[in-house]
Amino acid sequence: MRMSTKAQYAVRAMVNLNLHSGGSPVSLRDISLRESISLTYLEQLFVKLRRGKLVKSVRGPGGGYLLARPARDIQVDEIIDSVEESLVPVACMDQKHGCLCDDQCVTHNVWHGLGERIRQFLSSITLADLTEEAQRKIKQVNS
Amino acid sequence: MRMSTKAQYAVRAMVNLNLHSGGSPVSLRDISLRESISLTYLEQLFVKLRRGKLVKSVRGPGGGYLLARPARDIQVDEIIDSVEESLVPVACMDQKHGCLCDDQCVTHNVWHGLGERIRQFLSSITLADLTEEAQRKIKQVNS
DNA sequence: AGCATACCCGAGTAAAATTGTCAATTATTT
DNA sequence: AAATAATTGACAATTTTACTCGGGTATGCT
Ligand code: FES
Ligand code: FES
Repeated sequence: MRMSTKAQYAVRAMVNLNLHSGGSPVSLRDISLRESISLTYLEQLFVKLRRGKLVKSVRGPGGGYLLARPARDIQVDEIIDSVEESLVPVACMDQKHGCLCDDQCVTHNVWHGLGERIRQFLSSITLADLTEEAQRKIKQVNS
Repeated sequence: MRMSTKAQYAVRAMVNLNLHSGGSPVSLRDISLRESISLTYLEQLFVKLRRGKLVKSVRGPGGGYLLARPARDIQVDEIIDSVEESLVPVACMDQKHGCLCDDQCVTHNVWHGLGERIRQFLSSITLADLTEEAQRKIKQVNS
């Protein structure tokens, strides 16, 4: 039951993006340096984040990425969904119609319920929440 | 964010064990046939379940495994713990003192909170709950 | 135009984790 | 003694993860 580092990186990168963007695009190079994530790996992640409509890209010099919507409207579960990490704990529930065995598997309800809790918790946290928390932590360190 | 099949098998096997034991030991061979899990793999799992004090073994002919305590006192999270699947979503929190970076990582609280929800949910379900559910499902099918 | 920046994209790859199997042994009952 | 069934450690196949590489394309600047 591990969250992949891909998902962890994606969340960190999004917080960092939001934290350092004053309305202008932030380049992956900057995020890469600040978060110590390889540039080429970040590129891979941001392609998916863009396809998930969480960020917009600006090409050319001075370009980079922008949030596609206000941070308050971006939930952590959406970030993880975008990088294609499933939040459902068992494979059989990944198909779009859910798993077929409602009344066969004894453990169906366990995994289904667990998946719902995970989704519920991660959707209750927004990128704005995390960014504010990060700002508070930075202040503490500097004081 | 997947529950390993090892953990899934362990839960299924425990339910099956409880379901078919009328106080007498159940052999892994029986469970293997009923649940279509390879015998040798089951052996591996039950060594861990025994070490986790969830089952007792009885050797020799007519032997097998018994629950070490009443099903009502065995929680799903204990089964998963026994087969050594971590319920904490990130590696840094696995050490016994938890992760060190309380006030460094921005995402610390996300993973910590998530881990707590998972634990909470899985500890709220007992083996007795699942066994009763299984019995209901069997009746439905037969009627 | 030419150059530098920075996103875009698919393929490939090495390491790690997962998911098992196999062979040999020990304990117990009949 | 013979059959049953747990016990153990080593080992092998497969899959997933966590990346890198090599080339593209769009844009702005001089
Ligand atoms: S097939 Fe999905 S829980 Fe049974
Ligand atoms: S080191 Fe564990 S969340 Fe930061």
